[in-house]
Amino acid sequence: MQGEIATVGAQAEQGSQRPRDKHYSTILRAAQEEFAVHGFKGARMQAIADRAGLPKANVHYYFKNKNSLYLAVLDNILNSWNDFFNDVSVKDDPALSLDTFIRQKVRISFEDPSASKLFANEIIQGAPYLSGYLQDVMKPWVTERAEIIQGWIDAGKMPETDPVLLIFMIWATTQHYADFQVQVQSILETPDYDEEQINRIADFVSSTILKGCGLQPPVSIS
Amino acid sequence: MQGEIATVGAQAEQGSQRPRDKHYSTILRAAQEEFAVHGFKGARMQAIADRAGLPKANVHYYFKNKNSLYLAVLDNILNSWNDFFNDVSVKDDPALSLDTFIRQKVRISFEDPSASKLFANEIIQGAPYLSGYLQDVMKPWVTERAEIIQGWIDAGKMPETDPVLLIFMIWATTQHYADFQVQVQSILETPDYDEEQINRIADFVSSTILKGCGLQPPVSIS
DNA sequence: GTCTATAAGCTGATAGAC
DNA sequence: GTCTATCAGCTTATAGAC
Repeated sequence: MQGEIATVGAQAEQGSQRPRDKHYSTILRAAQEEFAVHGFKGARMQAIADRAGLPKANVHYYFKNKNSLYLAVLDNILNSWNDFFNDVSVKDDPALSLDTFIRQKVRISFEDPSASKLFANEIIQGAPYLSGYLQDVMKPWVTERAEIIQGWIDAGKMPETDPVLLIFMIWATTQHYADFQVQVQSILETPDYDEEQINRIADFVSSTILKGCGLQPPVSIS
Repeated sequence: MQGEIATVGAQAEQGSQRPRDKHYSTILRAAQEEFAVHGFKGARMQAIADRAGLPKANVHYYFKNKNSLYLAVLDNILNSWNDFFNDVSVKDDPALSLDTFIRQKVRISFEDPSASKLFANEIIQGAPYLSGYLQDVMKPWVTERAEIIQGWIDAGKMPETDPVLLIFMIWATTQHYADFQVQVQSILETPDYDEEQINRIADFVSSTILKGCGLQPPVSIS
């Protein structure tokens, strides 16, 4: 069940209009939706082909097997996630930085929920394909971000708190709106997420977490 | 894919020592673990039988098919979840009530993570078996709890906030430690959750959320 | 109640025509 | 590059002996 992340993400870039790349991207996207809903074992190659509007054999032409398709999807998602909260430094303002980070995370949850769902599925299942990624990428990333937060605390810019648990809280609260979309919508009675609701949720999450670690939320523009 | 929740939970009670009930409970428990890790489609009846230490045909003797076994597991989980934050009223102290609720939720996440994982799987997959439950049980429960929180706000016991989004935040943050157990352990570098860590996490989550909605966290006993 | 053997159907993967 | 036809293996579920 263990596996390395294939370095195929670049091939999936949008923008390239060659037919090969177009079908490649289409299949990748269809696979993401299918894997997100059913997990690796539960996903069906036929269902992926149907979502992509292609015969099943065509899927196997682009991807050797179910395993490598899953790895390509994971790689594609993780590459698109590495950009956030990266360029923050101790010199920055903690309230503004955290507010920006939280709002970005909320927005991703609404714009590409299946990516978050797929990741959640993988982690819930014990990260059979991502245990290496958690150790090699995720853990160092958290450690570095936590050091910056600790830097803010040491500089007197914010009160004492646990930086790692704070990051967990931001992840949990923001991803909740992607992963538990059905439950949230069922309770909020909203047929679909609209812009106003996204802002209302982002405002709540950001201001509550910031106040929670003793920071004054930045003045809202809206 | 739609289905009613079977009323079989009572038969799964612990304590009864009759062989029938013993095997019934064992299978139910084994099924919970398997469904939690692989989801409905991905779960294998053979794997459930193996986890229970019984031949596969025996599983089918107790449960008609995979579908009814899944429903029995769901029913069992949901019944055990209905007890928390139920007896709270407007007369209670908000900080103390929320603190108790959050600590209970954190504790459940650590004590029975597979229950939370199974539920998460079901919701991620669009709640094919639980859409009725979300509407008929979950939504009214949230509405009633939200009214109590609103009552606290109206009584001046706590500042203005969104009660429903507050409940979502508590759910998200606490369940994160069950559903994302592997990721959390990988980053915290803890081989297993120990009592000290559970308390540290419960302290953080409770105090951060309470401060986040403008409440003074109750004095810790530890 | 328990368990072996097997039926009936589904799924991933490929061969080979176009 | 695309697609139909098909194979080999796996999975749910049951029949029937004990």
